Amino acid sequence: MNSRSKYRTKQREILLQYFESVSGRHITVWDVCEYFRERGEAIAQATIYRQIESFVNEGILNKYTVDNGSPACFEYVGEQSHVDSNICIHCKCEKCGKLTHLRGDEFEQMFYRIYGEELFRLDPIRTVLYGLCKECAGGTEENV
Amino acid sequence: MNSRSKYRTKQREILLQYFESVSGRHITVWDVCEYFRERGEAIAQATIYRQIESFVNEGILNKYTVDNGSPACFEYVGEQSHVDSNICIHCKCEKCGKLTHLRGDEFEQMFYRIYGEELFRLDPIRTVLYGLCKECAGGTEENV
DNA sequence: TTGCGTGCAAAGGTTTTGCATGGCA
DNA sequence: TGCCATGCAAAACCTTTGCACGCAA
Repeated sequence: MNSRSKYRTKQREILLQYFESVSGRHITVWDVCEYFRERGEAIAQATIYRQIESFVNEGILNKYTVDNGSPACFEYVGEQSHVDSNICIHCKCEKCGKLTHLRGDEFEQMFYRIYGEELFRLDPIRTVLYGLCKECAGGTEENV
Repeated sequence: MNSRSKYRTKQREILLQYFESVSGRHITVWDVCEYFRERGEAIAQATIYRQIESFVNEGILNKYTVDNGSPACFEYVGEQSHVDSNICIHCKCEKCGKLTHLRGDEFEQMFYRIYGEELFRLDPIRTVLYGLCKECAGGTEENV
C-alpha cells in the first residue's frame, strides 16, 4: 500500500501543492497537464502519471475509476487516515455527468446496515454510485 | 436510459443467449470473442461492443468498471423490472472476487435515505458496491 | 558518484468510429 | 424498399514503458 518516493524533486513538490490547492475537486491527468501548460511550466505527462501513482500509493490522492474509457479522477485527501468519520461516497450522475460527494453522516443508516451488520463491508474509496443527482432527478425522467 | 434495438438479428439473439447462459459470472468482451471463436461462429468485436452497449442500456446487462486500462466486465441481470420491490444491488468483493446480491429489503434504510430524501437517485442496475463480502470481512483485515 | 526522476517518443490495451455490405421488417 | 446491423480496418483514447539525460542525496 506504500512505495514512498525517495527524492524530493521540483515536479513532485509542484504537483503536490497543486493537488492540495484543488482539494475537494476531482482532477484528471488532462486537468493537470492543461493547468501547467497554461502557466508555461509544462510537466511531462509521463511524469504526472508516475507521480500521481506514487501519491495514490502513499494515500495522498484517491483514485476514482468512474467509467472505463474516460480518464481516471483523482482527489486530494492529504494525510488523513481512512477512518469512518471522514468517509464520503462518490456519486456519478448518469445525465449531466457531474460527480458529487455524499458525506458519511448523510449515509448514516446505510453505513449502519453495511458496516454494523456485516452484510457487506463497503469500500468507500473504490465505490461509485450511479444514478441521478438532485438537480437532474427533479427534472424530466426521459432518457439520458 | 433506454435505446432499445429495433431489429432482432441473429448475432443479437446468440449474444443474449450466451449471456443468459453465463448468468452470475463476470464476462469481458474478450471472453465473448474467445467463446465464439472457439466454436467457429466468430462475431465481430465491433458488433459485440455495440450489442453489449444496447444490453446495458436496456438493463439486461450490468457493466462493471473494475479499473481503468483493464477491460470492463458485464453480467447478465435479465429483464428484472426497475421497481423498488425487486431492487437488488450488486456487491463485488475485492478480495475473493465474488459477486453477491443485496436485496432491496436489506437496504431499506439506505433506499429511504437516497430515494426518499432525494440526495441522489440511485440507479441500482448500474451501480456496483465494492468492498469485502461477509466471509472475507470476517477474516484478516490486511490489504486486499 | 549513485541511483532515482524526468522528458520525449513510442508502444500497449481497450473501446469507438467510418464505410461498404448484408439482413430485418 | 428503407433502414438498421454487421464486419473489417483504422482511428481514438487513456495509460504505460524504454531509454537517454538530468538532478537529488
